[in-house]
Amino acid sequence: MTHLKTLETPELILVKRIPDAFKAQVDRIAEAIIYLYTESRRLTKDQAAKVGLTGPQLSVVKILEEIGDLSLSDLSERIRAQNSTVTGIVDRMEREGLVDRKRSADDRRVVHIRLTDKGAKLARSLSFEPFEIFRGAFENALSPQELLQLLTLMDKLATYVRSETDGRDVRAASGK
Amino acid sequence: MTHLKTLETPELILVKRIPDAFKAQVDRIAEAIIYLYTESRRLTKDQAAKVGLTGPQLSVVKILEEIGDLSLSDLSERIRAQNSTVTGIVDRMEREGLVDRKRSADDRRVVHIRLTDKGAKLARSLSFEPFEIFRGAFENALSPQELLQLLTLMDKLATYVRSETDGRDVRAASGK
DNA sequence: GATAAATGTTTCGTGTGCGAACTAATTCGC
DNA sequence: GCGAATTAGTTCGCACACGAAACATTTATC
Repeated sequence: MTHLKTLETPELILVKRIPDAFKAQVDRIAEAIIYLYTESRRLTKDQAAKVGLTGPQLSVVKILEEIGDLSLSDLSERIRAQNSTVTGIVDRMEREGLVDRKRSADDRRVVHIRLTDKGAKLARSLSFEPFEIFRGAFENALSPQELLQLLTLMDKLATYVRSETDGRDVRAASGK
Repeated sequence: MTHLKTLETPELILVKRIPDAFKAQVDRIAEAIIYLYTESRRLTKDQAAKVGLTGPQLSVVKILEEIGDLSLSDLSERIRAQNSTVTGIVDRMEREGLVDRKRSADDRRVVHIRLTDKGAKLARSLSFEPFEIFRGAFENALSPQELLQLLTLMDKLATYVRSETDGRDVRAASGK
């Protein structure tokens, strides 16, 4: 139980109080975001380690199982990483015999990544879902109304940030 | 968006409707968290690059400026990384002449990391604050009431997750 | 006070993660 | 058509990031 650092006494709200309280609130929210992110990553990694995979590799296995074969670029977009990063991940998975590469016939630049039998078998044995880790927390910590509130607020935030950074962002240019 | 794997039996449909909506909401929130996190990281990195630093190095400089000398372990805790990671970061910063190491006199196991003159000068030239990046978004996208709402909800979430993972987590044992 | 347990740091091996430069294949401009 | 710009993927160099093991120094235990 993190004791709420009761955000400051009314009588002091004169000049600097509002900005200060604002700053403290933002910091706390930012910390929470970072905490939730890193914790979910850690848990994913633990799950993956149980079957001899890394976190990103587990994501790749599940995505390929759910969607089917994907080009490397599409895969990169899915796991929000650069092509050069995914090349390495796929290299190591190929070495382990979990996936293989097949050059596309229509466009000989693209490479399709697909699960091998071994990879597919592994995928079926996994109950993992990307955000499953959050689900318990959301379900137990928040009421349905609160969940909806949170969704609305996060959406506003994300939309705002996206609108601010769009245009100067290389990847976002594609429009997704 | 995320397509639903329908393998439900007819009689379960009634009960499953609500969970499906729930799942979709959770996924959206999780995506927003991930998006905000990665975007803030990217912006931090850009800021840091302007003065020839990496993201983590910028954090170290600002922390040392604000708090003063720190042991490597304390520094690790501050930036939420393992000691072995921070050893590398400090190595590279030492090579650049931004910090140096000094063995403690009381406990010769510990190493104090401190800014050199060069590092301190750099620190003073930086207006950066860790969560500054979020501040504009929070200020412009949300009303004060919404901000407070969001803080409350995120606190609940973080507290819940923390209580769940505490005990089985090595690092968290210290209790912050 | 010698041995054992704990603590702080480093070393090592592996796996991301990114941007820049490169190659090969495709499309655009004219 | 044909050269120029684009696009898909890889390679390279660097900087995290983590866990396990090694190492040094305290502290605890007897």
